[in-house]
Amino acid sequence: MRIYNTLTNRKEEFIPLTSGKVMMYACGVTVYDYCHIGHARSAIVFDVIRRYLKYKSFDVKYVRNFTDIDDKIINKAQQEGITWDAVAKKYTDEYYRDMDRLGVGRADVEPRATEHISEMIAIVKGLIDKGYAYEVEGSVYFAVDKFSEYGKLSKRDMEEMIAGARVEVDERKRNPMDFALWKKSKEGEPSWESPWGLGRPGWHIECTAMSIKHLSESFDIHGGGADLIFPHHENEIAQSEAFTGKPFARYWIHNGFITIDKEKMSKSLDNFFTIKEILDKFDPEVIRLFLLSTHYRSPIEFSDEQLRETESSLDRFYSTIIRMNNFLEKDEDKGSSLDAENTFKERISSFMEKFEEAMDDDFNTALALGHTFEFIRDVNKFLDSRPSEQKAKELLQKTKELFSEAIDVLNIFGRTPQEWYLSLMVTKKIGFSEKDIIEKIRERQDARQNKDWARADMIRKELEEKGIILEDKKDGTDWKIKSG
RNA sequence: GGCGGCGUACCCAAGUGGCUAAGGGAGAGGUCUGCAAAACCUUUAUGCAGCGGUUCAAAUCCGCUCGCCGCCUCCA
Repeated sequence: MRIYNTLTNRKEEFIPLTSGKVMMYACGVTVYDYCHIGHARSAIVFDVIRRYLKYKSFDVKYVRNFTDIDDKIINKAQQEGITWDAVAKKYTDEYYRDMDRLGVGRADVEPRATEHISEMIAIVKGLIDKGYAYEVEGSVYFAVDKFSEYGKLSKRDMEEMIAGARVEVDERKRNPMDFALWKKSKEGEPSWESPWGLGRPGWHIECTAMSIKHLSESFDIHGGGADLIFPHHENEIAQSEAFTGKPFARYWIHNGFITIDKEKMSKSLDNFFTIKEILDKFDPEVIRLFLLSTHYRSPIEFSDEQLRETESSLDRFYSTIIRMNNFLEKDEDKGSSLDAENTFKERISSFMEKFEEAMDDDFNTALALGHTFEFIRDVNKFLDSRPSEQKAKELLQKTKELFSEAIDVLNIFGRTPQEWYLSLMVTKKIGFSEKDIIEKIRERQDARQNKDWARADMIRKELEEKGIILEDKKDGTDWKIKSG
């Protein structure tokens, strides 16, 4: 298995510290507002990485944090007139609501910054003792020039950074690039006791404290959005390695951004969409498939049109599942098709091989999905060949097993077609209930029996205008929701 | 200014030295169907931003040019 490592800027063979075990940490969110689709991407990417590592039989320990104390949270509390911890609670709940719907699993440990104040203080103290940090008026800063490898992750040179720095220079810092480990709190702000007086932790120190506590001083994978490379992850490395004297994370994985009109989605540009807004219009599985249809490091241009296309392709999957189920449940015509059977057998045996090969190459979900859809066509082709019953049912059963393996990894394609269409009924705000549709189908069936084609077509058209598609089969009429 | 990335068909997108350049969406034609839909088949890049170069061989490596974007400030 190969993983692209931001630290070395190339794909590397993945070898965990302890054979068979993987310790991974991903930066979660600061809980001060609703999550947007960019947060969804990051969460889904690492969810899939975690699932795939498990699929590969690694014993995975996955840690993802919540930043629950920070300037933005304090500001939000003032705006909303509630306490800072009420803000954190509210948006943590919202985070779970969104992520649950998107099929993002819980991490094994989900630590919060405020639950690790004492660990952070201990590290800050240690850094002062070792000469890497200094106190000024109740705040503590990390001295970047004491850490000779500073800049190794973001490939930055200290002098250049200072020259190009747009950051306001804080006179109390010895070096403009120094960053806060501990911040003295102002009157009325949340604060904790520390050797330097009342204050609160700087942003970066929490990840150092929590990854060391819940994983180890050295661990395998650390990830997050590409915008965390600098300064967040660079600072984490500096303070962690200075503190422990050991290498921090070995593989750094960063996901690309979501763009709108080619520009990075961001709060300041006000060009972001919350997960909630999108879920109002699209099925969560569509969003997940859409985000995994592009390699995790590439940017993704977000648009409704793209989501509609994804919806159509997901519908292709479920339409095929319906065909398979129909075949498995009913007695279809038999035919002789040894060639088709043998060809399909070959496809079955090579599918997971290709799928794994794609995922092994830096988690190439886009390619893995390509193979999946190729396989879907093979399934349809096989069904078109009117295969002989008993053998075919065995093969289709095997196919379903393969799909469920892919499902375990991507957490897509896992529902029944019925669930899929019922969900589409809701997101597309179809005015008809399933019962209404079945009633209409029955009406139309009568008309068809009487060869009253005009009436049958009229009913079909009426439903189509509502977004409901009818498909006449030999032994009945199926309905589905129009996708795209 | 420094560092980095990207440019593949009508749209999205995989492919980073060697089989006919995956896959999805959309369009066109066909098979099937009472008619449809779905499915399948055929079709839409002799070419991968442009120009040079390296090589027996390049979308893939190198150079230049053009265009777009990101990071350097909180940010997934």
